[in-house]
Amino acid sequence: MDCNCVSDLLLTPPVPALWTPGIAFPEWAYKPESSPGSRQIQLWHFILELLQKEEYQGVIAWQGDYGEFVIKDPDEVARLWGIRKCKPHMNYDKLSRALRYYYNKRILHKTKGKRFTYKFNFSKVVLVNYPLLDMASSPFLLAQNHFNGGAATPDCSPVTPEALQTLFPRLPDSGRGPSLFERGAGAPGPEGDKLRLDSFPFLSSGHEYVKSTPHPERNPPPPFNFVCPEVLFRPLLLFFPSSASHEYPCPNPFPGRKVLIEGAPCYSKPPSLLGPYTRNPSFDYPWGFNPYLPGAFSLNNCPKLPPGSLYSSHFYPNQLQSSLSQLPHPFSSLLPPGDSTDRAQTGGTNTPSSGHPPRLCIPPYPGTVPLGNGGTGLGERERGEIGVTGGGLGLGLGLGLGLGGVSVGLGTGGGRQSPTERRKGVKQDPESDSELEITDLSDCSSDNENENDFSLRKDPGLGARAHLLQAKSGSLGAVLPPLSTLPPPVSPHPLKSLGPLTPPMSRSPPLSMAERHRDSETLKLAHS
DNA sequence: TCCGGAATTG
DNA sequence: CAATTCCGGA
Repeated sequence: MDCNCVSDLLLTPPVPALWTPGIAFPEWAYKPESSPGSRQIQLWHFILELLQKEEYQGVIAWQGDYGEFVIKDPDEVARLWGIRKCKPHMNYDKLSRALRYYYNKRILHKTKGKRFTYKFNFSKVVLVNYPLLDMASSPFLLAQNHFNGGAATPDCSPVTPEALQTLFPRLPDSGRGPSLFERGAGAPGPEGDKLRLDSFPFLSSGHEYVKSTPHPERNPPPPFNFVCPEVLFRPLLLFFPSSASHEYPCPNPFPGRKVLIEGAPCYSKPPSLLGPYTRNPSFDYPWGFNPYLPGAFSLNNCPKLPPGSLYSSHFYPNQLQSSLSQLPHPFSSLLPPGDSTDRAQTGGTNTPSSGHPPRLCIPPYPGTVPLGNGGTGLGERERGEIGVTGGGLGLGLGLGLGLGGVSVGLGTGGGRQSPTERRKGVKQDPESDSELEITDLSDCSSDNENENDFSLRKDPGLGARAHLLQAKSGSLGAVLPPLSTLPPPVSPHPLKSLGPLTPPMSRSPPLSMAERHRDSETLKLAHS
């Protein structure tokens, strides 16, 4: 067997280092072999990687319901997987066995009745894998949650749209675009304010998102539930650049090509903080790059998925700062000078002007991009980005921190044909047994304990969170729909209003979960 | 085609 | 621990 152990996958462009995260990550974060846990690419990572690459559209592709994908060519997928894992005898039977193990972990589930069709539980994946900010004790966000029946848990109080607006001042509640909130016609009340779930699809279940968005008037998103703010913040880690190219289990098969720089991570994409706004070509992006300009992104700009992205909290001694350190130039430069300079230099060709915001490929928005439409209309390539930045310190909310960012790209991957197209005829039917849910792993909700088994064990009490944050796991791309409904930015420097940031986080001892919990509790009390 | 148990692997 | 391998059963 010619197991050179490398598929062509992910070896695509010999991308230059555009950005490095600086000190925000521990060494192992860039070295999959040294990451905690399995330290090797996980199958679902791999699946997502394939899904993200248009050249594999004929092998595996998003199709059907939100998060649903079809393995069009099981043998080829198995072959690629076998190559990646140096398992020359891999076949679909074995691969599917591995996929079946994901059922229990709720990473995947099978779409019954559809051959080779599975569905990601993105909510789970995203939330579990992006515990960037520990704000469990400062609950105020809402989202639907199938598992608590809409009831606020004792630890999680409801929040008003105004509160959220405070946290995300750049999300206008009025102006050119629809508000982040849709205020019901009736009097304010439980049903009066609804977050636009299409603005935060990761907060909603894929199932309902899909069903509600295409025809909101007929299928309005369900009313809110309560979700701890960390849910909203966690996706910040979606910015994380990929180190997928580090993941080759075998020696660099590309002599002369830089594949892995140990200790000096080489990322193909900078993290992104795109505004949650409509495309506005005239908008003057301070770093000289307008992500909304046509051609700003190529498909290759789609960042690979970060492999083990479950970075434990101690990587972020200072959450705000850590968040900023993930951001592209204009934002990261808000960091104290030492910080940003260090970071700027580790990356080599790290020039702000050349740094393209990363893109996160996500499943196509079914209502918009039917697969295999042959490139008609939207099918060709309709991309969208959503970004959410939040400034302010959540003053009225008792929040211990106040920066959140979300950036997501939508990659639909049009109708390109795949390397192989041996097996065809996967039917598409509207049936879906989606069980996607908002899973809040924080203390915020105590109802989801048995839903937290993302191959993790939840210990009772605060230990559970620490456990989660320590756990190793994978990550995945964002799951966001086109964000064409958000209004343009108000200011190119939304974060400038932030006061001086805390000193370099570098070696400051991180707060423990419990400590932060206490702090937040204290703040809450102080503000209540 | 899909499922999940069981043993094994690295 | 996350598969891999094998397999009997639905």
